[in-house]
Amino acid sequence: MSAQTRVIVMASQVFSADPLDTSDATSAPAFSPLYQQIKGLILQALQSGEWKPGEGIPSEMELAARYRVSQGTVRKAIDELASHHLLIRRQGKGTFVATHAEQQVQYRFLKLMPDLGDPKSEGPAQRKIIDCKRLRANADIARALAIRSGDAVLQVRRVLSFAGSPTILEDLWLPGTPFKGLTAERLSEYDGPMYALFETEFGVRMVKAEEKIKAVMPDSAQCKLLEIKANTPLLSVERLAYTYNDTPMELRRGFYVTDTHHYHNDLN
Amino acid sequence: MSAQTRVIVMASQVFSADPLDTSDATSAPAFSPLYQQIKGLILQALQSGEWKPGEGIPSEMELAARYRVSQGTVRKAIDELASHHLLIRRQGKGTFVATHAEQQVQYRFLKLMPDLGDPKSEGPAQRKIIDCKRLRANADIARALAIRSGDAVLQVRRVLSFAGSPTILEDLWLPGTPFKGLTAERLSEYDGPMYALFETEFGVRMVKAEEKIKAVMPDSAQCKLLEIKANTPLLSVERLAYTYNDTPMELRRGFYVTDTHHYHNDLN
DNA sequence: CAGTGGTCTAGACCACTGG
DNA sequence: CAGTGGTCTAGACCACTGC
Repeated sequence: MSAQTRVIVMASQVFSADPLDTSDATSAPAFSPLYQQIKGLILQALQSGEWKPGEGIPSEMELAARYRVSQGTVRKAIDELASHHLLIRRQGKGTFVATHAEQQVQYRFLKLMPDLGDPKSEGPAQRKIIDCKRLRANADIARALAIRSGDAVLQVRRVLSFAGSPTILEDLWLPGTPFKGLTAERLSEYDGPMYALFETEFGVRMVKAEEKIKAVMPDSAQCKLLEIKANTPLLSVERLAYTYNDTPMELRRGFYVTDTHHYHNDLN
Repeated sequence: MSAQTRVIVMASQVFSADPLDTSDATSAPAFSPLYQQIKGLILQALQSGEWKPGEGIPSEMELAARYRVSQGTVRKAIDELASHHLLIRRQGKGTFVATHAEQQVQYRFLKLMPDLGDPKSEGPAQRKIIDCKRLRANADIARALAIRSGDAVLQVRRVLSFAGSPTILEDLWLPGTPFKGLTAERLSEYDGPMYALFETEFGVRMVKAEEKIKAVMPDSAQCKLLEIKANTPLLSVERLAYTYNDTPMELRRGFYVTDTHHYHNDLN
């Protein structure tokens, strides 16, 4: 009975046809465990918006029934998604789609901390939109965002202040199509993390990012906006943020004043 | 039968008495799952040197027998240790104690990458020991290393070069007792990652670290050693590295030249 | 081929949440 | 109290490694 069930289950693998098959054109059989396929199916549902950020997804038992696998297999799939912060498990309550509209998750992408005291004592950052305009992507931006040179992009410039001191100046570029309708007013009105706004207004959820950090000298415009002297070095932080499916959705270039703050990183 | 076994197993929890109980003086019952306790016992064995870096540990079945639990419980304990890079699983071969003497693990702690091309094309860094001396810990160093002010510490200064260009200048401080016998000669003779030498010569394995990053201007000594102009900003990287049990074992302050390199960070 | 880790299942029970 | 995720077990079978 056990063996028979196994065969049926293995055969049923075919129905899902490797939704996240990243294999290049090798001739390898590319064996994919069942839980990876379930993970792919859950990922599809997330992308399609079947379950929205902050909402709960069906219980493990329900998903097990839907996909015709055991609870343990669903559990392993969810475990991996939760470890990548795509889902959040809450014992006794259920499993929820992760969202940037939560205090705890703030400092996963903003890694600048005050040298003294904890981030919370400092209070939330004051955000000030300097500019928001539509333009055509140059070669660098197009390459980063995986679009074509000349395609429409939005450019936003803003300043973040902590305890009244301008600390971060950043420019960011967004592909025009998914963010159609984004304006300076819309951004200024919203009081909260920008990535939370992207979720609710545009259905774009950032799930991971890469940062490249350098030390640079400021130009005169940066000095003015950050209210610093010309000999104050800055941290240059270039970020490429991705949504589901490793699709780049934002290029961001930040300049951090680090006389009373530092970029914090855990090496695990 | 199943229920009876369960009771015995739950009772047997008592024997391990929470080896990694980090609870503060709350009166909470502090329930600890079996696999966490097994994890603690494996951790103890690693600390005690029962299994050394690079060596294999007993198979899951053997460990299950030793600790009187099921294979699944041992598996979950090992999974967590492997996810923290304390162990490495190799299908068909066994589970091994992680070590810094492996190429793949190099860039877990050294996150400076060339702007163009991959790190491998650049070849290994040239390491040059500038100084290695014994001195007494000042208040800052003592606090970081969790030792007493005035205790003996070793201070090492070195320069790392990539493709012939001096790129990293770093000072590091080590507690005197665990590193008794470390000399400039010993360091210079060794060709490989410093953390690998610490493992083989002193039995100290670094398992995690925190870094605080700022942009700073160089002083004249730094300019000379790094062969840069006085107006070249540097990345200041302060690292506190820990061995098992969250014991700090190294304080390091690095200065990175970032004109052709950048500090790379993945936000997941 | 035997031995290892990896996957999958089925079922029991525990801990936590909310009505 | 019912429903959820969390733990633990026992056993089967698969995939990989090396002799």
